[in-house]
Amino acid sequence: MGIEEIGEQIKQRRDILHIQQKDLAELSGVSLRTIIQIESGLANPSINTLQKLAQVVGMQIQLVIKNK
Amino acid sequence: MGIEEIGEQIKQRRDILHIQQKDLAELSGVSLRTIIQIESGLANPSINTLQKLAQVVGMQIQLVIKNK
DNA sequence: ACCCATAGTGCAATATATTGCATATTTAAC
DNA sequence: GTTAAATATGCAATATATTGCACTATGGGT
Repeated sequence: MGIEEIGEQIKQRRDILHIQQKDLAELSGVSLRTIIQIESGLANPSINTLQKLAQVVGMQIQLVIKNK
Repeated sequence: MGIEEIGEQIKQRRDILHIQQKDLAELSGVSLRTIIQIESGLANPSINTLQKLAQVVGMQIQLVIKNK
């Protein structure tokens, strides 16, 4: 699960819910600028920031054991 | 999944594997100082940092859809 | 073509994560 | 109780995430 992948997942989920980046920014409290960077895979967000976004789009962060 | 919970999970997993904080620091490239802070729930790590630790203890970050 | 909304970029400023060092505390073993 | 290893803390320095502003680019509709 790389940084690009995480950004991509947020973006996909946001698209499914028909939420715009601007709205996600307002709903999450994370700046539009940062959201763009995260979705583009250019950012290395903190857990807090990622959680704010995840919550708005109905997701959550998990730390799971790798089976391989 | 809060920050305290994440730190706790890393710590638990590290204990199971009998890895010391110092060794986790060397293996992951994350400073001992930072590891202590994360495990104590005092830090808000970046995805990169968390991934470095997770990998050493055989875990991975996932972004999953909340079913509730 | 033109408008308009949405998404993305460059750059500088600010907030915050990460680090090292010295020191303290806990824990375990003897 | 003493020692030593492991874990934790205060503080300052550095690296980096986050932000705002102005601007550019992209895409859809008329």
